[in-house]
Amino acid sequence: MSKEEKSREKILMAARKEFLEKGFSGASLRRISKEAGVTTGSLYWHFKNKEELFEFIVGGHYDHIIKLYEEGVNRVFGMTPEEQKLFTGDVGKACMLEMLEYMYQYKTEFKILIDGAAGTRYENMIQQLTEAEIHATQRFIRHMRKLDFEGRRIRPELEHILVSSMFSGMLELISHDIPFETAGECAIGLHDYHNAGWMHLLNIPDKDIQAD
Amino acid sequence: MSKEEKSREKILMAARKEFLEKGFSGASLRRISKEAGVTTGSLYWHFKNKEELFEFIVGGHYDHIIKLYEEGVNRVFGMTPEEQKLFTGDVGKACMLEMLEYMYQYKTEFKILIDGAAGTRYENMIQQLTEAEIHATQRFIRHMRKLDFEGRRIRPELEHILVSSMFSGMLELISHDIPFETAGECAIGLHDYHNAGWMHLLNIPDKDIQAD
Amino acid sequence: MSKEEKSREKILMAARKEFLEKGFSGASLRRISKEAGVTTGSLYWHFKNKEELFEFIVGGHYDHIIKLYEEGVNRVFGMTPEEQKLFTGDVGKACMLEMLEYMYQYKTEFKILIDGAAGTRYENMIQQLTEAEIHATQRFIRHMRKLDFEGRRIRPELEHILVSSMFSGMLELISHDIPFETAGECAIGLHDYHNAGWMHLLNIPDKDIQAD
Amino acid sequence: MSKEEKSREKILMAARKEFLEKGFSGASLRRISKEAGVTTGSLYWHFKNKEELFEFIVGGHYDHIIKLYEEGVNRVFGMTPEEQKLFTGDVGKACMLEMLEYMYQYKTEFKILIDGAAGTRYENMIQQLTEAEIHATQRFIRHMRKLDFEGRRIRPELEHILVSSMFSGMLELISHDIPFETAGECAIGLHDYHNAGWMHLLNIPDKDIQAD
DNA sequence: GATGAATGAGCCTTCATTCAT
DNA sequence: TATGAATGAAGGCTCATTCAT
Repeated sequence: MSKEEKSREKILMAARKEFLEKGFSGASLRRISKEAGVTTGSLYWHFKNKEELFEFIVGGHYDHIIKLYEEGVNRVFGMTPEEQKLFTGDVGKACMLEMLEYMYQYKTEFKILIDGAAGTRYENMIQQLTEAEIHATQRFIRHMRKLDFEGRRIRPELEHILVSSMFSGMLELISHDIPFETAGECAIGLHDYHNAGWMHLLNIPDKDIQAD
Repeated sequence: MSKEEKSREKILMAARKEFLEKGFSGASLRRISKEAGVTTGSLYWHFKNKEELFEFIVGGHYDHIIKLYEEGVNRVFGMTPEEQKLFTGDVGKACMLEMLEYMYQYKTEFKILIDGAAGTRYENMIQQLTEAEIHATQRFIRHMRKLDFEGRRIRPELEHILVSSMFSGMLELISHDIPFETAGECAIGLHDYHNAGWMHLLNIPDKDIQAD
Repeated sequence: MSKEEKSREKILMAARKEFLEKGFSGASLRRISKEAGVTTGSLYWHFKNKEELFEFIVGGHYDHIIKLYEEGVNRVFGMTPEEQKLFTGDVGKACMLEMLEYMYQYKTEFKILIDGAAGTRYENMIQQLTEAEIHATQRFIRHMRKLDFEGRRIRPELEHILVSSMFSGMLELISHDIPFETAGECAIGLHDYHNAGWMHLLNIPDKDIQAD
Repeated sequence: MSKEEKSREKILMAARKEFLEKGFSGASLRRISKEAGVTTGSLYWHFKNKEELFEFIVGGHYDHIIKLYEEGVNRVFGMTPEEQKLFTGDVGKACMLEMLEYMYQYKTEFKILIDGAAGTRYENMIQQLTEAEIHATQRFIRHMRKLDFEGRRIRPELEHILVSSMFSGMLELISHDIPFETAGECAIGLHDYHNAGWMHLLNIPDKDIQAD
């Protein structure tokens, strides 16, 4: 590793720690430099400013988690109606677990995204995921209607809070330091729970869709 | 209104606005003073410091919402088993709506509590409510077991995230500026949804407990 | 005691405490008012400003201690040469003890004068006493010379520091909270000690002047 | 001199002036910066805070003067009884003069220490020196007793004020701007004077120990 | 006689950022 | 590539003092 890369890495290490502890706006570039054993000038050579440093640390993971989710959605919609009927639940669970696994791999970064991103354009990860889910859910609902499960109409606002509350729950696993194995089980429980909620709200009998 | 009260009111108005926009730690007492048309010295006459100003604005409402919730819980546990069987759901809904109504009455304050309380002792309103709910839920679960609904065991971690995700959903109504009437309906939907989730997780047949 | 006098007294009580603890410049009129249970406005009605409050507390005692000293000096110079020969030492001791007694009677005030008067025109009590003593001492020296005790010449600067160091010692009794009885004995010791110092410096045999 | 060193030096110059005029707690970092032609930010680059700036200016000299004194004491106690009898006085004088010389070399700093250190941990230089001297004096007294000069017992409180009054006198030379040469002579006089005081108090005949 | 709200300058300190070297 | 000194605005907060009531 070149000397330059070493500096960069030390800065990133220190920055992760600082952002984790103080959040974006509470973080001090001076402290980060000091902790990294580097001058502020050096920090500014590697990163244009505080925001860019923050983005460098969490931006990619933010994008990736969104992508992971969207891939999951697409997997469902790439299936035949028959397959959907049978496997939607499983795919959803699988997708959730993939996301969870990824987040646990970059735990620090996601903790920062969850609790320390106020004041940045990443502060609404949950909303972003929620909006993506809304689209998918609406497609699913339309789909169910076609299959003659005439569920109740759901207010978009309600839909929004339900979905986002699901993601809230999921992210809480990380911000509360639940160990990964436990988290997996919890995620499955969370999924079932919300699934049941949906089925109830849409007036779809339990057994038809989700038998576990 | 006396001149003093006018000053105080102008400060509070400006402070609410500032805390709403920038959160506790991002708020500037200088900006608040200026916006209120008052000197910083005057601000410090009315409030001991930044924290006290913040607490004055949100503290009472924080306490009240916790109290409202606990009263709701007690109402349920004051009932006979028969009544509980029939009315738990209704009481829960009623309690939720009371809380919602109160929050809408002090919308700005609760928006501040939800999004701007980082760095204060109010930053964990959801956790506080969650922990209170956990107690109640556990009592309820024990109760159901006695009635021979041998539900599945639930991990405490899962329980925690489920409950807190419910409150998250509820608070989102406020932070997203959903109009009050819509919010009421959404809250009922949210309640049903989560109720269904619980019933499913505890393996209790839908109809037995919650028929709506 | 009228209501006005009561207020005044409470203010003075609180001010004494504050000046004692923080000195003149560190003292806060706000704190004094609060401690006195009075408004700042009231304080300013009774005393023109911080300085005047300070002066009211210590000014009279400052003047009195100077006066006490000067009276002691005059007592010596009112005596005949014969008497002076015999009683100068005794008078000096008596004067010192009178001063000490007075200071102990107004211990708080003198502690303030000793340690908390920086920034006021009382900050140089020691210098003031010293200058008064210098005059007297010089008269005494001139006198001794007339009586054929041809002592060494003493630099005025030396004289100054010797005298002021004596007063320093004396005041230390108060600022160190030595109990009054002990302080009296110490003061006598201090007097003898400095007397011996002078005799030595002026080359006057011990026995002639001071036999104890 | 580099540009940095120049800034630092200008800050120190201005700070010395400010501390001298207003003392530690009355000094303003803003004024120091302005006087130095530097921004407050720059001042904080060079010194962590007000206290550290103060310590940088006086701390080393404070330590040095204490050390000088202790070396003087040790020189005496390294001698044989015979030597002590003959040279204690000379060593004491020499030590005093060394201290004086050092203080005059850093006159500003010692003036600050003497009159402007209230509120810092240097505010009790005299007490520190006094306590060190007390130990030495007590050793000396024990020593004299062994040699059958059964002096009077002296109260510890008296001892304390006598010693500290001596140091007071010495420091006054500096705070009163006595020129160095004059100060040297005064210091010798001060030494003799206090020596005579001790001899008298301990009832030791003048000639035996100190013949000058 | 007393209230107490208001003033406005001042305090020490921290910040993200720049730039000559 | 990196240094590190410098910037200048802004932060929360305290102060002695005034004045309408």
